[in-house]
Amino acid sequence: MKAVAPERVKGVCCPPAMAIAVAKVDQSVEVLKALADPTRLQMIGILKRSAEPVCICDFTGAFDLSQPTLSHHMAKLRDAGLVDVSKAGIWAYYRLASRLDPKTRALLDVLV
Amino acid sequence: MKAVAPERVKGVCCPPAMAIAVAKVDQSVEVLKALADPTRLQMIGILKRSAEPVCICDFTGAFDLSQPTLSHHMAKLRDAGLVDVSKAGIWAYYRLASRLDPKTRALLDVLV
DNA sequence: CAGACCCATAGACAGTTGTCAATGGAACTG
DNA sequence: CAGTTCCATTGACAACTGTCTATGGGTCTG
Repeated sequence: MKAVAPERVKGVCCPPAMAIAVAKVDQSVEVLKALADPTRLQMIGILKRSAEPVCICDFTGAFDLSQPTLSHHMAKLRDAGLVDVSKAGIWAYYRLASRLDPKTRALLDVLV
Repeated sequence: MKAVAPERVKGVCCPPAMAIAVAKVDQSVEVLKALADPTRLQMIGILKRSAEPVCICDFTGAFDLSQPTLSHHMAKLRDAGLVDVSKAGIWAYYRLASRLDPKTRALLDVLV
């Protein structure tokens, strides 16, 4: 297998076509950025494995981070459409979004 | 389906167990951070679809970014182990890493 | 109602990131 | 050898991010 492309001439570049539509890239990047943080990825892992929705106070017990920080991370996951929230009394329960884009679900299946 | 976890008592939280090993999370996050940028994701898409390795000068033609910026992005992909590089004359040819972790490959199959 | 509890938001701040211009090294060419 | 071309690195700078403290709103309980 040759490693070098054929026929290349100095000063003449061969711009490759964009492989993915810009809108699709932006959508993927939004999800990727939401997941590209240890705390948030761990949160998603917990939610994916939990049969019951999990409240913020539980995460407060699990992570060595302040409650506002965890709330902030969860908001990012919410903004990315990865989790759903339901309030019950003084508690806010989070769970993996039920209507998740198939590709996003496949992503999570690979990751966590 | 009930939305609320049972038996919750005020002032008593139920810290969930970490779902993923810390080392595994960190490794995944490294790859996710490398992919969580429109330029880099597009680059990976181009490389994944290209039968021949692609040189930096080609990306310079495809993106509206300076050559050092593209070189910088490619370095991030390289540091994350996503691409291999081979020099040929004055050109640097990049291609998707040949020995890619199965989970990483699955990730790319979903994404691009 | 008054207090306790949970959660979200706002403000502040350090650290990281994406970008560019400038520079330098390596390789080809005349 | 001198010039040209491609690429990586450096330094600088604005923008974004992760974290905390402080605060306020909502809900339950005595």
